[in-house]
Amino acid sequence: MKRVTLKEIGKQLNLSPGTISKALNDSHEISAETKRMILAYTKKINYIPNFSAKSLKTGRSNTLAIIVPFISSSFFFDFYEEISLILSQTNYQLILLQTFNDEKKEKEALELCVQNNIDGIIISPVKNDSSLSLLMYIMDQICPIIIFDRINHQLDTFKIGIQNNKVIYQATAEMIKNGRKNIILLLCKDIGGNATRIKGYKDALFNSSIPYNEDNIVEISYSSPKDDIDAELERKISALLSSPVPPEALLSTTDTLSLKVLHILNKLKVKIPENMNLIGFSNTPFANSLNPSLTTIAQPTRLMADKSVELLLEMLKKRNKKNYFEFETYFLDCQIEHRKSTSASRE
Amino acid sequence: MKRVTLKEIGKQLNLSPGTISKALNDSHEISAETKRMILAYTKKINYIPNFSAKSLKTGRSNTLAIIVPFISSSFFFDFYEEISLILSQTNYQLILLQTFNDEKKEKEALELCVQNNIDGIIISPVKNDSSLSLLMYIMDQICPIIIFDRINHQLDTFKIGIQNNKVIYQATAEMIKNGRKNIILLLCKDIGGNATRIKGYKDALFNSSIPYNEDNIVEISYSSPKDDIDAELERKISALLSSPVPPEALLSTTDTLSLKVLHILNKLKVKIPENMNLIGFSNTPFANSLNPSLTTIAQPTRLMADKSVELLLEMLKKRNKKNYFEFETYFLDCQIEHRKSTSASRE
DNA sequence: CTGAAAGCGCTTACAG
DNA sequence: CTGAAAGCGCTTACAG
Repeated sequence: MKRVTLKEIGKQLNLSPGTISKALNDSHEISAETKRMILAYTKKINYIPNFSAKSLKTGRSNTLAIIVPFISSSFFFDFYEEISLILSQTNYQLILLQTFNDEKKEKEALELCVQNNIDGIIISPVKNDSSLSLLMYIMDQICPIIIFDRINHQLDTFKIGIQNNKVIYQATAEMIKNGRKNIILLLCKDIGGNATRIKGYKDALFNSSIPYNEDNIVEISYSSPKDDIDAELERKISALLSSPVPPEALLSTTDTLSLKVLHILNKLKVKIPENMNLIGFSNTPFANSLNPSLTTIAQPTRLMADKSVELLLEMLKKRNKKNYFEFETYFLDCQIEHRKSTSASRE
Repeated sequence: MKRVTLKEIGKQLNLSPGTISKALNDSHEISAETKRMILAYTKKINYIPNFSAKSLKTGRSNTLAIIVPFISSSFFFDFYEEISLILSQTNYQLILLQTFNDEKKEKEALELCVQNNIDGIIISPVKNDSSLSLLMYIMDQICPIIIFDRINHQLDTFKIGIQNNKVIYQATAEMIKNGRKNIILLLCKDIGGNATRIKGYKDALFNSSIPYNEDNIVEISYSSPKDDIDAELERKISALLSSPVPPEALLSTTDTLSLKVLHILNKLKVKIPENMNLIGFSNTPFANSLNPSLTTIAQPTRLMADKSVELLLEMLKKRNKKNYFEFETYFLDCQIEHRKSTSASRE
C-alpha cells in the first residue's frame, strides 16, 4: 500500500495523468462520464493528493496565515477562533503564527509565509514600522496582507481596528458619572495606541472640568502575558492607594492587566466597586465569574475578524489587478458591558 | 524584484544550483570557502527557499501537527502552547487542527496531514475507534503518531494520559474527609474515560462505607464548549438540591462543566463551600479569580506535552527502523490545588 | 474530449 | 570539491 499518484491512477484507468488531474479539478475539458468514473475510482481508493506538488506548480497553497503577538491573549484567541470558523466553510487552510512581540520572530513568521507559498496574511504587527520592507515585498510579490488591531503600522493596506480615544473616553466618562474623579489609567508601555488612549482619557476629564494628574497614568512594561509584573504592579497601585487623595476608579487597557489588577485589589482588601470602580479592557468569557464580576470594554472581535477575512478574500479574488484598491482603515465600535465592578454607591 | 531561485543564485555566482543547495544544507561535500561565499550572498539578497519544492523532493515538510477536539478548551490550549513553545526551539513548524469532536472533521484533518507531508502527529482522538484505519495507514506509510488525553483509542502507539480512576478517587476522598457524604459526580457523556472515573468515585465511597447512589452520577451530553447545556444542567442540579437529602459536594470532571456549574450554584444562592463543596477538573488560570476561588484538579499538561514531543521526536529519529518500538502508555499524576470552594466548615 | 510534454524549484546519486 | 541530470507529483498550454 504505497501512496498513490495521478500517474498510477492513470495507468489503472487507461487515461493520462493530465486527464485525471483535470477531472479532479472539475475542468470543463473533461466529459461528465469520464469525470464520474474517475471520481468513483479515486474515492474508492481514497486518493489523497500531494499538496507540495500542487503548490510548487501553481505557486499557491490555499493557506492563509494569521500572525498575532500572543495567542494566549483572549482577544487574539477569539479573533483566531472566529477566523478559523469562517475559513472552515471555505477550502482555505489556516496557519497560526506568534511573534511574542519580537521583531525577529515576526520576520521569521513572515519568511515562513513566503516559504510556504501562503496566499494571504492577517497580522497584528509588533510595532509601527516592524518588518516594513519585508511586508512591502510580500504585498508586492507574494500575497495580500491585512493589518488588524495595531493599525498604526506604516504599511499601506486595509486595516481594521478600534477607535481607542473614543472608547477610553466613554469608559472614563462612565466612571465620572459614578462620581469618581481620581481615576487611574493603566497602560501597557510602548503599545501603538497609547497616545490616543491618553487623549480620550484627558478629554473625558476636561469635559467634566476634572484636573488631569499625570501620576494617574500608570504604564507597565511587559511583552508577554506571562511576564512577571505582579510585584511592580502591586507596588505602583499600593503607592497610589496610600496617597493623600486615593484613587476611586481604575481603567485597565489590556486583558492581562485587568486580571492582574483585580487580583491585587482583592489582595489589598480594596472594596470593589464601593471604594474602587474597575473597568477592564477584556474579552475573557469569565468576566462574569470573576470576583466581583468585571465591567469590561469588549472589542468587537468577531466583527473585526469577519471584516478582515472579507477584505482578504476580496483582494485574493482580484489578485491579478494590483493597485486596484483604495485602501481604507476601518474603525469598529466597542461596547461597555456593565457588571458589578462599577457602580455609584460608596461606603 | 522577482522571487529568487537556486538556479538564479547559481548563475550569479557561477556555480551550479546543486552546489548552492548543498552549501545551504551545510553538506560536507562543499568547501568551507565556497559555503561562506554562498551564505554571504544568500543572506545579502535575503534568499527565501521554496518549501513546496523541498517538500515535494524530500517527502518531508518539517512540520508536525497537533489535532485536538477544541482549542477553546483550556487543557488543550495549554497543551498546544507548551508544544508550540518546545518546537520553537527546534526547526519544526507546528500546525493546529481541530476536530470539534466530529469524526468526519477528524478524517479531514488527518487527510490534510497526509496532503501536506506532515512529519508527525499528536492527537486526542474523537472516539476510541475513530479514524482507525486511516490512522493505521498513516502510521504505516506516512509518519509517526502519538495519542494523548483520550488514550483508550485502539491504535497501537505511544500514549500519554492520566489515571482517571486514581484522581477521581483522591478528589472524592478529599470531599469525604470534609464530612461530605452525598457527592455529585458530573460527567460529560460518552467520553472515553468515564467508566474508570466512576470506578474511582465508587471505590472512594466504598472505602469510607458510604452507600453508592446512582442518581448522583450526572451525565451531560455536549460536544462543544459552546453548546447550550445551561438549562439542562441547571434543571438537573436544582432537582438534586431539592431532594430530601440534598448533595453537599460536587465533583466536575471537565473544564466547561466546572465553570458552568459554579455559575449556576451562585445563581441558585447555594453557599460555597459551606453548603456545597466544589472541585473542578480544570486548567484555567482564572481559578484563583473565580467567585469563590475554585479548588481544581489540574492535569499535568506541560509534562504531558513534553513527553508527547519527546516520544514523537524519538520516533522521527528512528524513522527508518519501523517496528523497533515497544509502544507504551504513560500515566501522569494530577494534582489537587486547594482553594476556597472546598472546606469542612458548614453553616 | 483526451494526451504528450514541459516545467514549477528543489535534492541527491552519480560522474568526474 | 563541483556539476550535470534525473526526478519528486502535480498543472496546463498546446496539439490533435
